[in-house]
Amino acid sequence: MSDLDSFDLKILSCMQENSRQTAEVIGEKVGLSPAATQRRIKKLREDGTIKKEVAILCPTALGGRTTLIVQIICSCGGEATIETFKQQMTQVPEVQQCYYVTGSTDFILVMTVKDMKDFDRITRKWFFSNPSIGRFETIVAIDTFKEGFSIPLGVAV
Amino acid sequence: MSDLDSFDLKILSCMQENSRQTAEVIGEKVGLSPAATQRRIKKLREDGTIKKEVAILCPTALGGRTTLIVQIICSCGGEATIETFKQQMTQVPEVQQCYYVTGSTDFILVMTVKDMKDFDRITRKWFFSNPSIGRFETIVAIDTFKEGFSIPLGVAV
DNA sequence: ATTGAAAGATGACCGCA
DNA sequence: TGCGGTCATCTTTCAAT
Repeated sequence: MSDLDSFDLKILSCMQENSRQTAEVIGEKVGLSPAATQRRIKKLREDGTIKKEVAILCPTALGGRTTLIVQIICSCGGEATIETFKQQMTQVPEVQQCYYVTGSTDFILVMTVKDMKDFDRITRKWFFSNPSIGRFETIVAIDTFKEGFSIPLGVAV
Repeated sequence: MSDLDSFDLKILSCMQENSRQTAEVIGEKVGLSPAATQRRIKKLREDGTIKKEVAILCPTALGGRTTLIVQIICSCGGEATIETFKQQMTQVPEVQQCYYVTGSTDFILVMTVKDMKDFDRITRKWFFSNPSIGRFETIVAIDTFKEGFSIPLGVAV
């Protein structure tokens, strides 16, 4: 992958904020012509620096969601167990994020469910019937703010 | 906000996956003409169902990041303390997500830092000098997969 | 960096339930 | 009247110079 100059970083910063801005608008902000901006964006997309562009939906518009943080302790810590578990979590749409972590627990999940009944269904299907899971603890998010994945780039735009 | 029919849900599902698809492509998938699809997307953007569209960057392309999960226990649990803390966290770009939670801790943060030196700097600035923070525990993510915020919509496209 | 061609989005209008 | 379809126009993108 390419090394990024300050123009690239500024473009990425803009795109992280709002990917619907035209090359012309971004170019204006970063001090580049529309065509040059476009070329750079194209390259950043092609080399994978920009992984993808997605729509962020409003949870309340979709009937509201509950966010849960689940800490999981595996019953046995073999390589295979971990890989299997990772692979399984990839299939569960309610699992937003999955971290394999240091400390007294093995995995931390961030989940979003319609309601606790929904959560119950998922735990039965994926956790209770799963021999690699020893125990899990669920924390309910009362309020969630700052939902995002913007990587701090340290440039002003 | 509007109530969403199955066309809308399918469109949203497509947009969550990849917001760069043209109305023509999405229309084909959901069974609508390009213009009708376009009209619906426009409406979903205007009424806030689609909050925004953003670029997801590749962490490794940006020199690699370390993800941390930080559990925070406030020293005193007043309303003002919580609001102040929320407001402060909003200002820290390295704080990706911030959850106010049930259980033995008050907040759980998901952070992304360049390295532990970077984390040290942030803790000094925002945590140690913060009277409302009693104690905090840091968990390091060895591996992070399934980074995302896609809301499960329960429709096939 | 400019320009011209192709692609996509937007808006007007028609028709159907 | 509301919503989808078609067509014409304008904007944006993309490639070649």
